[in-house]
Amino acid sequence: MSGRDAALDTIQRELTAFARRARATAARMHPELSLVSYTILAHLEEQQGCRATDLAAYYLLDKSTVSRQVAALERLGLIERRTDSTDHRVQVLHLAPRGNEVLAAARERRKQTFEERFADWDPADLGRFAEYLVRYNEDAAAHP
Amino acid sequence: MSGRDAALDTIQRELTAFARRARATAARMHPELSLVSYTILAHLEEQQGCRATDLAAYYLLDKSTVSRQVAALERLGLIERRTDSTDHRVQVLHLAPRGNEVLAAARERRKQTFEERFADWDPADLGRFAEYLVRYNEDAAAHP
DNA sequence: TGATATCGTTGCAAAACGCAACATTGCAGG
DNA sequence: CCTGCAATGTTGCGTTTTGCAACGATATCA
Repeated sequence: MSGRDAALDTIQRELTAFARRARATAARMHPELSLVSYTILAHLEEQQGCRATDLAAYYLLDKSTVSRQVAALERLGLIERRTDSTDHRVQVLHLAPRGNEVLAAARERRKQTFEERFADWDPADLGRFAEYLVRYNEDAAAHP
Repeated sequence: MSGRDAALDTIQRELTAFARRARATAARMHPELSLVSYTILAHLEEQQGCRATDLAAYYLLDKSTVSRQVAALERLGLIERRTDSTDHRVQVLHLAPRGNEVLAAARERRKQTFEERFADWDPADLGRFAEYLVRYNEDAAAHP
Protein backbone atom coordinates (compact mmCIF):
# COMPACT_ATOMS: atom_id res chain seq x y z
CA MET A 1 0.00 0.00 0.00
CA SER A 2 1.42 3.36 -1.00
CA GLY A 3 1.91 6.19 1.44
CA ARG A 4 -1.00 7.96 -0.13
CA ASP A 5 -3.28 4.97 0.30
CA ALA A 6 -2.15 4.54 3.89
CA ALA A 7 -2.91 8.18 4.62
CA LEU A 8 -6.34 7.89 3.01
CA ASP A 9 -7.03 4.79 5.07
CA THR A 10 -6.02 6.48 8.28
CA ILE A 11 -8.10 9.55 7.50
CA GLN A 12 -11.16 7.41 6.86
CA ARG A 13 -10.68 5.42 10.02
CA GLU A 14 -10.03 8.35 12.31
CA LEU A 15 -12.81 10.50 10.93
CA THR A 16 -15.24 7.61 11.34
CA ALA A 17 -14.17 6.96 14.89
CA PHE A 18 -14.61 10.61 15.68
CA ALA A 19 -18.09 10.69 14.17
CA ARG A 20 -19.04 7.63 16.14
CA ARG A 21 -18.17 9.30 19.40
CA ALA A 22 -19.46 12.75 18.64
CA ARG A 23 -22.89 12.27 20.17
CA ALA A 24 -21.64 10.98 23.47
CA THR A 25 -18.91 13.62 23.58
CA ALA A 26 -21.42 16.40 23.07
CA ALA A 27 -23.67 14.91 25.75
CA ARG A 28 -20.82 15.06 28.25
CA MET A 29 -19.65 18.53 27.29
CA HIS A 30 -23.08 20.17 27.38
CA PRO A 31 -25.86 17.85 28.57
CA GLU A 32 -28.47 20.57 28.19
CA LEU A 33 -27.86 20.81 24.44
CA SER A 34 -27.73 17.75 22.19
CA LEU A 35 -25.29 17.53 19.31
CA VAL A 36 -28.16 18.27 16.95
CA SER A 37 -29.40 21.33 18.83
CA TYR A 38 -25.92 22.68 19.31
CA THR A 39 -25.19 22.29 15.63
CA ILE A 40 -28.31 24.15 14.57
CA LEU A 41 -27.78 26.99 17.03
CA ALA A 42 -24.15 27.37 16.03
CA HIS A 43 -25.13 27.36 12.37
CA LEU A 44 -27.73 30.05 12.96
CA GLU A 45 -25.19 32.16 14.78
CA GLU A 46 -23.08 32.26 11.65
CA GLN A 47 -25.82 32.22 9.06
CA GLN A 48 -28.48 34.52 10.40
CA GLY A 49 -31.53 34.36 8.18
CA CYS A 50 -31.11 30.69 7.45
CA ARG A 51 -33.98 28.57 6.12
CA ALA A 52 -34.85 25.07 7.29
CA THR A 53 -34.12 23.80 3.80
CA ASP A 54 -30.61 25.20 4.00
CA LEU A 55 -29.96 23.28 7.20
CA ALA A 56 -31.27 20.08 5.63
CA ALA A 57 -29.07 20.48 2.58
CA TYR A 58 -25.95 21.35 4.55
CA TYR A 59 -26.25 18.49 7.03
CA LEU A 60 -27.69 15.95 4.59
CA LEU A 61 -30.85 15.53 6.63
CA ASP A 62 -34.44 15.06 5.59
CA LYS A 63 -36.50 18.20 5.74
CA SER A 64 -38.91 16.52 8.13
CA THR A 65 -36.10 15.90 10.58
CA VAL A 66 -35.04 19.52 10.48
CA SER A 67 -38.63 20.65 10.78
CA ARG A 68 -39.01 18.79 14.05
CA GLN A 69 -35.70 19.96 15.45
CA VAL A 70 -36.55 23.54 14.61
CA ALA A 71 -40.00 23.19 16.19
CA ALA A 72 -38.44 21.83 19.38
CA LEU A 73 -35.89 24.64 19.56
CA GLU A 74 -38.65 27.18 19.05
CA ARG A 75 -40.73 25.66 21.85
CA LEU A 76 -37.70 26.05 24.09
CA GLY A 77 -37.50 29.70 23.11
CA LEU A 78 -34.02 29.31 21.62
CA ILE A 79 -34.80 30.34 18.06
CA GLU A 80 -37.40 32.45 16.26
CA ARG A 81 -39.12 31.96 12.93
CA ARG A 82 -40.06 34.94 10.81
CA THR A 83 -42.01 34.28 7.65
CA ASP A 84 -40.36 35.93 4.70
CA SER A 85 -42.40 38.88 3.52
CA THR A 86 -41.48 38.34 -0.12
CA ASP A 87 -42.06 34.57 -0.15
CA HIS A 88 -44.64 33.31 2.28
CA ARG A 89 -43.46 29.71 1.95
CA VAL A 90 -40.13 30.26 3.64
CA GLN A 91 -39.51 30.83 7.32
CA VAL A 92 -36.36 32.69 8.13
CA LEU A 93 -34.70 31.31 11.26
CA HIS A 94 -32.94 33.48 13.80
CA LEU A 95 -31.33 32.96 17.17
CA ALA A 96 -33.53 34.18 20.02
CA PRO A 97 -31.79 36.05 22.87
CA ARG A 98 -32.18 32.99 25.06
CA GLY A 99 -30.65 30.86 22.31
CA ASN A 100 -27.64 33.11 22.28
CA GLU A 101 -27.16 32.64 26.01
CA VAL A 102 -27.52 28.87 25.93
CA LEU A 103 -25.20 28.60 22.95
CA ALA A 104 -22.60 30.80 24.61
CA ALA A 105 -22.65 28.63 27.74
CA ALA A 106 -22.31 25.42 25.76
CA ARG A 107 -19.59 26.90 23.61
CA GLU A 108 -17.67 27.90 26.70
CA ARG A 109 -17.70 24.36 28.08
CA ARG A 110 -16.72 23.03 24.69
CA LYS A 111 -13.86 25.47 24.48
CA GLN A 112 -12.49 24.36 27.83
CA THR A 113 -12.47 20.75 26.71
CA PHE A 114 -10.87 21.57 23.40
CA GLU A 115 -8.21 23.73 25.00
CA GLU A 116 -7.20 20.83 27.21
CA ARG A 117 -7.03 18.52 24.24
CA PHE A 118 -4.95 20.88 22.17
CA ALA A 119 -2.89 22.22 25.04
CA ASP A 120 0.40 20.85 23.75
CA TRP A 121 -0.18 21.47 20.07
CA ASP A 122 2.02 23.85 18.19
CA PRO A 123 0.07 26.87 16.91
CA ALA A 124 1.25 26.17 13.38
CA ASP A 125 -0.07 22.62 13.58
CA LEU A 126 -3.38 23.91 14.92
CA GLY A 127 -3.70 26.28 12.01
CA ARG A 128 -2.88 23.60 9.46
CA PHE A 129 -5.32 21.17 11.05
CA ALA A 130 -8.07 23.78 10.86
CA GLU A 131 -7.23 24.46 7.21
CA TYR A 132 -7.31 20.79 6.34
CA LEU A 133 -10.70 20.29 7.96
CA VAL A 134 -12.20 23.23 6.12
CA ARG A 135 -10.77 22.00 2.88
CA TYR A 136 -11.99 18.47 3.50
CA ASN A 137 -15.54 19.58 4.19
CA GLU A 138 -15.53 21.71 1.08
CA ASP A 139 -14.34 18.77 -0.97
CA ALA A 140 -16.97 16.55 0.63
CA ALA A 141 -19.64 19.02 -0.42
CA ALA A 142 -18.23 19.15 -3.94
CA HIS A 143 -17.92 15.35 -4.33
CA PRO A 144 -21.06 14.04 -2.63
CA MET B 1 -9.72 36.52 19.12
CA SER B 2 -6.20 35.16 18.81
CA GLY B 3 -5.05 32.97 15.97
CA ARG B 4 -5.04 30.02 18.28
CA ASP B 5 -8.61 30.65 19.38
CA ALA B 6 -9.71 31.09 15.80
CA ALA B 7 -8.13 27.79 14.83
CA LEU B 8 -9.76 26.03 17.77
CA ASP B 9 -13.10 27.50 16.77
CA THR B 10 -12.73 26.36 13.20
CA ILE B 11 -11.70 22.87 14.25
CA GLN B 12 -14.73 22.56 16.49
CA ARG B 13 -17.10 23.78 13.81
CA GLU B 14 -15.75 21.66 11.00
CA LEU B 15 -15.49 18.49 13.05
CA THR B 16 -19.06 18.97 14.23
CA ALA B 17 -20.34 19.53 10.72
CA PHE B 18 -18.58 16.39 9.60
CA ALA B 19 -20.02 14.33 12.45
CA ARG B 20 -23.45 15.63 11.64
CA ARG B 21 -23.23 14.38 8.06
CA ALA B 22 -21.47 11.13 8.71
CA ARG B 23 -24.56 8.98 8.96
CA ALA B 24 -26.06 10.21 5.71
CA THR B 25 -22.70 10.01 3.97
CA ALA B 26 -22.26 6.40 5.01
CA ALA B 27 -25.78 5.60 3.87
CA ARG B 28 -24.97 6.91 0.40
CA MET B 29 -21.56 5.26 0.14
CA HIS B 30 -22.70 1.80 1.27
CA PRO B 31 -26.45 1.51 1.79
CA GLU B 32 -26.16 -2.13 2.79
CA LEU B 33 -24.02 -1.27 5.81
CA SER B 34 -24.99 1.45 8.27
CA LEU B 35 -22.37 3.69 9.82
CA VAL B 36 -22.68 1.69 13.02
CA SER B 37 -22.22 -1.68 11.39
CA TYR B 38 -19.38 -0.49 9.21
CA THR B 39 -17.58 0.91 12.20
CA ILE B 40 -17.83 -2.30 14.15
CA LEU B 41 -16.72 -4.47 11.24
CA ALA B 42 -13.80 -2.19 10.47
CA HIS B 43 -12.81 -2.21 14.12
CA LEU B 44 -12.87 -5.99 14.22
CA GLU B 45 -10.74 -6.16 11.13
CA GLU B 46 -8.01 -4.27 12.93
CA GLN B 47 -8.51 -5.60 16.41
CA GLN B 48 -9.17 -9.26 15.97
CA GLY B 49 -10.23 -10.79 19.22
CA CYS B 50 -12.07 -7.70 20.36
CA ARG B 51 -14.60 -7.82 23.20
CA ALA B 52 -17.96 -6.06 23.24
CA THR B 53 -16.80 -4.04 26.23
CA ASP B 54 -13.84 -2.77 24.24
CA LEU B 55 -16.14 -1.49 21.52
CA ALA B 56 -18.37 0.23 24.08
CA ALA B 57 -15.40 1.93 25.72
CA TYR B 58 -13.82 3.03 22.47
CA TYR B 59 -16.97 4.48 20.98
CA LEU B 60 -18.41 5.81 24.24
CA LEU B 61 -21.54 3.68 23.91
CA ASP B 62 -23.59 1.82 26.46
CA LYS B 63 -22.84 -1.89 26.61
CA SER B 64 -26.48 -2.65 25.89
CA THR B 65 -26.27 -0.75 22.63
CA VAL B 66 -23.19 -2.66 21.56
CA SER B 67 -24.75 -5.93 22.65
CA ARG B 68 -27.67 -5.41 20.29
CA GLN B 69 -25.51 -4.30 17.39
CA VAL B 70 -23.29 -7.32 17.82
CA ALA B 71 -26.32 -9.61 18.01
CA ALA B 72 -27.68 -8.15 14.78
CA LEU B 73 -24.34 -8.55 12.98
CA GLU B 74 -24.14 -12.14 14.15
CA ARG B 75 -27.66 -12.87 12.89
CA LEU B 76 -26.54 -11.55 9.52
CA GLY B 77 -23.58 -13.91 9.61
CA LEU B 78 -21.05 -11.09 9.45
CA ILE B 79 -19.29 -11.76 12.74
CA GLU B 80 -18.67 -14.69 15.08
CA ARG B 81 -18.53 -14.90 18.84
CA ARG B 82 -16.18 -17.33 20.54
CA THR B 83 -16.35 -17.61 24.29
CA ASP B 84 -12.94 -17.16 25.82
CA SER B 85 -11.64 -20.45 27.18
CA THR B 86 -9.78 -18.79 30.06
CA ASP B 87 -12.63 -16.46 31.09
CA HIS B 88 -16.10 -17.71 30.36
CA ARG B 89 -17.64 -14.29 30.82
CA VAL B 90 -16.06 -12.76 27.75
CA GLN B 91 -16.99 -13.38 24.15
CA VAL B 92 -14.24 -12.75 21.69
CA LEU B 93 -15.55 -11.20 18.49
CA HIS B 94 -14.19 -12.09 15.08
CA LEU B 95 -15.04 -11.20 11.52
CA ALA B 96 -16.85 -14.03 9.74
CA PRO B 97 -15.85 -14.76 6.14
CA ARG B 98 -19.04 -13.15 4.94
CA GLY B 99 -18.28 -10.12 7.10
CA ASN B 100 -14.92 -9.79 5.41
CA GLU B 101 -16.57 -9.78 1.99
CA VAL B 102 -19.20 -7.20 2.91
CA LEU B 103 -16.63 -5.00 4.59
CA ALA B 104 -14.30 -5.20 1.61
CA ALA B 105 -17.09 -4.15 -0.75
CA ALA B 106 -18.09 -1.23 1.43
CA ARG B 107 -14.50 -0.18 1.90
CA GLU B 108 -13.97 -0.20 -1.84
CA ARG B 109 -16.88 2.16 -2.41
CA ARG B 110 -15.66 4.35 0.42
CA LYS B 111 -12.21 4.44 -1.05
CA GLN B 112 -13.50 5.59 -4.42
CA THR B 113 -15.36 8.46 -2.82
CA PHE B 114 -12.39 9.46 -0.72
CA GLU B 115 -10.01 9.35 -3.64
CA GLU B 116 -12.23 11.75 -5.54
CA ARG B 117 -12.36 14.06 -2.58
CA PHE B 118 -8.63 14.07 -2.04
CA ALA B 119 -7.69 13.93 -5.69
CA ASP B 120 -5.97 17.31 -5.74
CA TRP B 121 -4.34 17.12 -2.31
CA ASP B 122 -0.61 17.14 -2.04
CA PRO B 123 0.71 13.86 -0.58
CA ALA B 124 2.49 15.76 2.19
CA ASP B 125 -0.74 17.46 3.19
CA LEU B 126 -2.54 14.11 3.17
CA GLY B 127 0.07 12.67 5.49
CA ARG B 128 -0.08 15.61 7.85
CA PHE B 129 -3.88 15.54 7.91
CA ALA B 130 -3.80 11.85 8.80
CA GLU B 131 -1.28 12.52 11.57
CA TYR B 132 -3.34 15.33 13.00
CA LEU B 133 -6.47 13.19 13.10
CA VAL B 134 -4.69 10.37 14.88
CA ARG B 135 -3.22 12.77 17.35
CA TYR B 136 -6.55 14.45 17.92
CA ASN B 137 -8.35 11.19 18.64
CA GLU B 138 -5.61 10.17 21.03
CA ASP B 139 -5.91 13.48 22.84
CA ALA B 140 -9.68 13.11 22.94
CA ALA B 141 -9.28 9.73 24.58
CA ALA B 142 -6.78 11.15 27.07
CA HIS B 143 -8.91 14.20 27.96
CA PRO B 144 -12.44 12.83 28.04
C1' DT C 1 -55.63 29.88 -15.64
C1' DG C 2 -53.52 25.57 -15.09
C1' DA C 3 -49.38 22.69 -14.51
C1' DT C 4 -45.36 22.36 -11.85
C1' DA C 5 -42.02 23.31 -8.30
C1' DT C 6 -40.70 24.69 -3.64
C1' DC C 7 -41.20 25.02 1.47
C1' DG C 8 -42.62 23.24 5.46
C1' DT C 9 -45.68 19.94 8.47
C1' DT C 10 -47.48 15.56 9.99
C1' DG C 11 -48.39 10.38 10.28
C1' DC C 12 -45.99 6.38 10.50
C1' DA C 13 -42.48 3.00 11.27
C1' DA C 14 -37.75 1.78 12.07
C1' DA C 15 -33.25 2.41 14.07
C1' DA C 16 -30.27 3.81 17.79
C1' DC C 17 -29.57 4.80 22.33
C1' DG C 18 -29.27 4.85 27.64
C1' DC C 19 -30.71 3.25 32.10
C1' DA C 20 -31.81 -0.22 35.28
C1' DA C 21 -32.27 -4.93 36.55
C1' DC C 22 -30.55 -9.41 35.97
C1' DA C 23 -27.77 -13.93 35.38
C1' DT C 24 -23.26 -15.73 34.91
C1' DT C 25 -18.55 -15.92 35.82
C1' DG C 26 -14.16 -14.66 37.96
C1' DC C 27 -11.46 -12.93 41.88
C1' DA C 28 -9.91 -11.83 46.44
C1' DG C 29 -10.27 -11.64 51.63
C1' DG C 30 -11.49 -13.92 55.63
C1' DC D 1 -13.96 -23.21 51.33
C1' DC D 2 -17.31 -19.36 51.10
C1' DT D 3 -18.82 -14.86 51.04
C1' DG D 4 -18.84 -10.48 49.05
C1' DC D 5 -17.56 -7.78 45.08
C1' DA D 6 -16.31 -6.74 40.28
C1' DA D 7 -16.73 -7.62 35.38
C1' DT D 8 -19.23 -9.30 31.21
C1' DG D 9 -23.06 -9.51 28.58
C1' DT D 10 -28.40 -9.73 27.92
C1' DT D 11 -33.07 -8.01 28.20
C1' DG D 12 -37.13 -4.89 29.24
C1' DC D 13 -38.54 -0.37 28.78
C1' DG D 14 -38.98 4.24 27.29
C1' DT D 15 -36.98 8.16 24.63
C1' DT D 16 -34.84 10.31 20.79
C1' DT D 17 -33.55 10.61 16.09
C1' DT D 18 -34.38 9.66 11.51
C1' DG D 19 -36.38 8.85 6.67
C1' DC D 20 -40.24 8.20 3.62
C1' DA D 21 -44.63 9.43 1.89
C1' DA D 22 -48.58 12.25 1.74
C1' DC D 23 -50.30 16.71 2.31
C1' DG D 24 -51.43 21.92 2.28
C1' DA D 25 -49.85 26.38 1.16
C1' DT D 26 -47.45 29.38 -1.74
C1' DA D 27 -44.78 30.73 -5.83
C1' DT D 28 -43.51 30.49 -10.79
C1' DC D 29 -44.02 29.84 -15.46
C1' DA D 30 -46.25 28.60 -19.80
